[in-house]
Amino acid sequence: MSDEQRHVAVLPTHDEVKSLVESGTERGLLMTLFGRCRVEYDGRAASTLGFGDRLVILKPDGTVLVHTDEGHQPVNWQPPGCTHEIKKQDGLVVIESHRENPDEELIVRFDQVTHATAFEATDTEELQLHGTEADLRDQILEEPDLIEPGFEPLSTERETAAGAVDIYGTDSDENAVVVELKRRRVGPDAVSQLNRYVETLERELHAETTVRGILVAPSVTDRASELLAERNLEFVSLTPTN
Amino acid sequence: MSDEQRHVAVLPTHDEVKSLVESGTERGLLMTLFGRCRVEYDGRAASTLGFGDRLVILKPDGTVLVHTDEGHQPVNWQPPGCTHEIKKQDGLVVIESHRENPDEELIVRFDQVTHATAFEATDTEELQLHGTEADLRDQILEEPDLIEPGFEPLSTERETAAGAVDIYGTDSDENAVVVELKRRRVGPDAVSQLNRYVETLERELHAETTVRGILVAPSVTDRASELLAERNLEFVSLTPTN
DNA sequence: GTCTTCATGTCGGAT
DNA sequence: ATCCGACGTGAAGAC
Repeated sequence: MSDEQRHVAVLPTHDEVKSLVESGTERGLLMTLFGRCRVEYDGRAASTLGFGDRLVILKPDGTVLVHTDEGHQPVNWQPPGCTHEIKKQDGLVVIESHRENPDEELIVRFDQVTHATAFEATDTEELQLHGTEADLRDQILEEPDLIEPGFEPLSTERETAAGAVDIYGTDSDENAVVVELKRRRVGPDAVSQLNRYVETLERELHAETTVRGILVAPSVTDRASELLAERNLEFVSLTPTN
Repeated sequence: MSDEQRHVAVLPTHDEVKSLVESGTERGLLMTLFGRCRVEYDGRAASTLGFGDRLVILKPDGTVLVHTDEGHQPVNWQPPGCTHEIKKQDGLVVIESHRENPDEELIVRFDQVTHATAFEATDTEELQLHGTEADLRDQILEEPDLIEPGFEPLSTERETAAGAVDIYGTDSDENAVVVELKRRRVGPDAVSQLNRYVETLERELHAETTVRGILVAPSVTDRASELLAERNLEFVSLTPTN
């Protein structure tokens, strides 16, 4: 068996799995285990999952992911920073992953491991993402008239007692303007959020100025639209560019 | 090479990867590819990621996950229901995954595949999860006095123009009571949500009854607490049991 | 550490 | 299909 192949084990014995995971953990490798297992979780919530074929991923940062054959989300997991140990118990290969704060434990028990791999992953690149709320904000700062002619941004992340306002500025009549940004179609929650900021600022500015609230998003749902009208808030349609 | 090993390829050629993925896709297998790749995504947002070692998972339901050596979250992904094709292009192995509605595309280009696997995953078990909001609701329905002596639940998921109320009931003075449940410590958003329900119900009941709003959660943040006071809403501390 | 909000959130249920 | 809210949400940034 060559050096390369040593990191891939097909139908390994329990002992071989154990030694592969122990050595891989020590060397900071990215590992996968595929086989028949059951899973228990106890922490903020608690769960059990009976025997079935799943893919378990162990990352060098302590992340554990248990994936079934379906879905984007892992059926069970443990976040980065966890510590795990592997042992043989009652004829099963058992991986116990522990986390503190909150105290959480994930236990995966294999009765059969179909294959196991361990590889060093070198990844220095950062993801470049476009079309986020930050991009939408930058578009507006670049061309404030997108909100309305005469709009002047004064600050971003302006602090209020209710939290930070996305963009704070003034309109051509010197009214205060609170702009809440959403990168996609919004529901009532975003309107409530904007409303909290507007109400709070009205109080903080001692009612000497009118405070307008403008929701900026690609679109709004019907409920959100009604709520905007009720609260005397405005809507401007803008979509972040990719 | 045995039948079992046929699903695991170490340092496969591009052609071997292509044929493994094509055959695995056709047969509904769960596949993993580990190697050096770059990734592009375009859809609701857009992203690029330069070359690095990553683990790519292809599920029979169309899910694609690209995992780096760090983090719970995939760095790029495609949800269930996507279709993918694999091809050779400019000396690279390229996987293109496409989704409609919204139109989204994920392209993974490998210049080197370190290993590739394809396995049939049989999983009939459902996850049993405890300690959810539904469990908290059941606790209260079982013992309504947990809210307060005399509380009587009348319905769950009661519809209002603002959405469904978690638990709707009456107190010992025949006031209407809206209960909003959260399984964990809550911030201002949950208070706003409860407030929307209470305001809407006050209007729908024609002001002939007082509507009390009670937030039930393990705890609340300071901001949320202030907002509760402002809105004349109440708080009851309860934690869902595992 | 806690708090707050964003996210290509994902997921499920109801309409 | 869209809407709406829960999620063991996770992740990032501010304090």
